[in-house]
Parts: sequence; C-alpha cells; structure tokens
Amino acid sequence: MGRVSREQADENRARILASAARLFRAQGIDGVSVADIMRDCGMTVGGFYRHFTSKEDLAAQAVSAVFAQASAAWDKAFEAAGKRNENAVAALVPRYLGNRRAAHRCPLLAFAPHADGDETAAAVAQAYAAGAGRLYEQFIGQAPGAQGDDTDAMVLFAAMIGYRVLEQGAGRTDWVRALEAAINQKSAALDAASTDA
Amino acid sequence: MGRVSREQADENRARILASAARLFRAQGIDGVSVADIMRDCGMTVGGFYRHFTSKEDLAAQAVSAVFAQASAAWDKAFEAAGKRNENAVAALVPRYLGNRRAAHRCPLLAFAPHADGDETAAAVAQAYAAGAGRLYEQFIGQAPGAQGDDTDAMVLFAAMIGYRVLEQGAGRTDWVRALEAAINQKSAALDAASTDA
DNA sequence: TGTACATCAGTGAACGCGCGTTCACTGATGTAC
DNA sequence: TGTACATCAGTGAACGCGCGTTCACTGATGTAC
Repeated sequence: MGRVSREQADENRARILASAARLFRAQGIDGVSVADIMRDCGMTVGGFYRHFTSKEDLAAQAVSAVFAQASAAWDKAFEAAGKRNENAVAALVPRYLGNRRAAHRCPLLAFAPHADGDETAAAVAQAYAAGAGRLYEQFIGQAPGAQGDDTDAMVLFAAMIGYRVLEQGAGRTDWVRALEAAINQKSAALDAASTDA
Repeated sequence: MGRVSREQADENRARILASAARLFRAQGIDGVSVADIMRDCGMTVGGFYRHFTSKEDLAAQAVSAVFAQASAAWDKAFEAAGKRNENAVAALVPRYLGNRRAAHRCPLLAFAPHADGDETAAAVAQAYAAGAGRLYEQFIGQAPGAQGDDTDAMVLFAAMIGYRVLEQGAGRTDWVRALEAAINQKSAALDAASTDA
C-alpha cells in the first residue's frame, strides 16, 4: 500500500471515528471489535494503532461524538417545536419514546453499561458523565418551569430513559405500550400547565 | 474425587445457581465467567456441564431467580409500609433510589443489556420479560389509583429505573442528586393524593 | 527545480489471553442379583 | 444382607475461537540539500 498523504490519513482517522460512533451506538462498545470497525472502513486492523492508542481511547472519543450528535438533534427538535409554538419538552418526549432505530439509539442507554465505574474505562466514564449532563441541562432548560419548579420535567427526563430500558429488555408488550402512553400523556400535561401560566 | 450422592449433587447444583445469581446481579452476565462461578462454589469448571447445558441456560435460570428475589423484597417492603399506614409506593421509591449496593442491584438494570433482542439469548430475554412484567404489576397494583388513573405511578416506575441508569453511568453528581430528590418528591405527592381521596 | 533519503500510514500475519466447551479419567454411589 | 458391576458427579487438562494488540514489512509521501 505504501504511505498515504497526511490529508488522507486525517480523513481516514475521521472515518474510523465515524464508523465506530455508528457501530458502537447500535451494538454497544463490547458488541463491536476493532476489526469490525476497520472492515467497515474498508481497511485492515494493523493501521488502527497509528490513529488511536487503544480501543478504549477510540471508545471515549466515539462516546463524545454520539452525545454531541444527540445534543444537536435535541436542539434541532426544540427549535422546530418553538417555530410551531409547541412546548419543546412535550414535542421531544413522544419522539424520544417512539424512536426504535438502533442507529439512533440514545447514548444514555447505549453506553451506560460500559460507563459503569469498576472497570478501568475512566475516559469513557468521563465522556458519558459530560454528555449526560449536557443532555439533562438541555432538557431542563426547555422545561416550562412554573415558578422555578422543574420537578415534573426532571421526572419525565428519568422516565423517558427508564422506558427505553424496559422496552429494550422486555419488548413492546401490552404494559410497555401502556407505559409509553402514560409518559406521553404526562408530557402533554406539562405543556398544558405551561400555557396556563 | 469420585461420584457424589444424588442429594449432594442436587445441593451443588443449587449452590452453582445461587452463586451465579449473586455474581451476575452484581457484575452482569458478561462480566462473570463460568470458571468464576465454579471457583466461587469451590469447584472446578469441568463439572458445570453435568448441571447446565450452557452458560446461557444457567443465565436464564439465574435471571429468573434474581427477579423472584426482587419481587419478594418488594412485597415485603409493601407489607411493612402497610403496617405503618404508609403508602406502599411512596415507601418503596426512596428505598429503590437510595439502594447503591451492587449485590442488590435491580435486575431490570443488571440484565437489560443481555436481554437485548438481536442476540440468541432467547431464554434470558423471556425470563427478563416475565420478571419485568411481574415487578410492574406489583408496583402498579400498589398505586393509589385515584379513579382508576395510574398514570402518575406508571411514570414514577419508569423514572425510578431511568434514574438508576443515569446514576450508574454518570455517578452521583449534583444534577443526579437533584433528580433523585425530584423523584422522591413526586412519590411523596402521590401519597398525599391518595390520602386525600 | 531536481535528487537522495528518512518517515510513517497502511498491510497482513502472528502473539497472548480469556473465554465457553469438551473429554478421558477417577472412584464413590446406586442397582441388580 | 452381601457382592459385582454399571453409573455418573466432579477433576483437570485441553481445544477452538475471537479478541486486543504487536510487528516486520512496503512503498508513496514529505524533507533536506
């Protein structure tokens, strides 16, 4: 193959990161091997370590990238809701609950197992904490907040995530569907409360 | 070593299952090897397959066992709350949110990653779905249910689980603590609503 | 601008490791007479 | 009840596999003069 231009190398690095972000998001960090990622880029494993010091190094960067994507998507959804004079939170919740494509899996779910403390994945854990905090602030920042009380929105935020865990593990059975409806109903009620004020 | 009495063999099988349930709960199914479990029982790997056809077989039974433990613990907590004239749900929620011991990790969290559909772990997925449904019914069965509306309790159920995912991934930072307080507050409000009726 | 040489991105095979699983073996248990 | 033999729970080593990582090698790129 021979050496490749610096420009090309930088582009290849970006492609590896993009492939990793996509595959990790859909299948989890432990569900994708370094060889899988390189194959996805049309390359072979050997070159990987010219760009990243380890799989964990790549994982930490990929986690940050996916959180950034999710944050951007939320901002876009909030903005669109604003233009339609809808409450931002009430618009996001049903969208979030109904999103079942693995490629768009929420990073809060996809990376939670790997960010669990006892392993040595300190960089991944840090990226997770930062990304999760960012999403939380975005969400609460859009809450109607009648007299500074965001309790309803906070509970909804946690409920959204819990719902997806249950749906992922138990499938879309009757009670899971009922749960989805209940959370959607609460988010709509939040909207009503804010327009009352 | 030589052969062991049928009684002893049955007891050994139970010990393997108990060790697996304990270790899987704390560290996840993928975080514990068959050798780990057998070592935990003071035995060697070879004998494992006299009792279980595969690790997945054991995992499915262990998942059921842990869900059964959790269900029993919830029932006990509900009963105790009843004796103190407390609302059952309002009593359980703070306990659930505050429980940070890995050995008592909620099976809804511990096994959700492994129950994810696309793998071949059909038996584990089935055990998860059954156990999760049971916990849900128990929880909602204790809801105050003003005029048959369990929406608040349903949202709280999902929020509890979402909270633990976030705490596990992001650690107990400021906003995570605030989230815990918000969910506890809502569960107390549920109590108040029920005593009003 | 042209030439000689060092650099280093990517290749493809190999290494070491831990895993789930298998297997020949042992000898106490259970059974048939 | 006692004896002969088949059964099979548990041992400990081995197997095959996929993984993360390393390494000698190639040859186009970048650099020094």
